[in-house]
Amino acid sequence: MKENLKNILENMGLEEGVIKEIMAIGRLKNVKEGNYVITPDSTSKEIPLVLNGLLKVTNQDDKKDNEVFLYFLESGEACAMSITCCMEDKQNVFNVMAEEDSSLWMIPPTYLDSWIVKYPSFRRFVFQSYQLRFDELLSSIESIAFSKMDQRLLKYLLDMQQATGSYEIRKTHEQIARELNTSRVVVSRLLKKLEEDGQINQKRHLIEIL
DNA sequence: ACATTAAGTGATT
DNA sequence: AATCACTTAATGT
Repeated sequence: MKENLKNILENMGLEEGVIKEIMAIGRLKNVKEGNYVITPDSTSKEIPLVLNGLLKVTNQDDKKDNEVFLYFLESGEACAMSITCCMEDKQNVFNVMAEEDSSLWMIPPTYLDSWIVKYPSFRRFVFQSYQLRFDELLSSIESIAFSKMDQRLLKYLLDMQQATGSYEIRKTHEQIARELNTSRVVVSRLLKKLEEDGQINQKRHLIEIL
């Protein structure tokens, strides 16, 4: 376990000193698929760093009946939003939910400021995180604003494939429809088309990308 | 065997 | 692309 964590921190390009500090101060947290790590309006006192699994970051409307997918957090990535929230002691804005069973390293923000000053590698990591999230946000906005449903669905499937590393997506049409803010009927129809075009295979609860 | 949930489809807006 | 109304298929009890 400790070795796994150390490997991940090293692969993130962090230097020895900050790796030791992060390992010493953090704690392990396991989350089951479907459970929330962060909900909006809460103030989190720890920053989640993904060790294994996959987290999904979304934005909900006030009534909570609609949500917009923003981006995934994969192994070796930390939640950029909660970094700012923790440092400024602000409330969270986004939802973060476990898309798969995941293990996280929860880091208290106590020494965040000093790490940024002391360790160039850590500073770089933080800025790179922001850059990455920014790009992904842009890509999501583009898709929502300019793409038709069929394109959005295709992007959704490919994003899923990329994030999970699996060509099999275990979701119902209903779930996908909610993530794309459309109706199940539309998703069913479009998936049917993709199936006829030989781009996917479908079984109940399962979509296979070819 | 029956009930429930997921997925497919035509027609309408 | 959304909604309705209905059918068919797959699954749980």
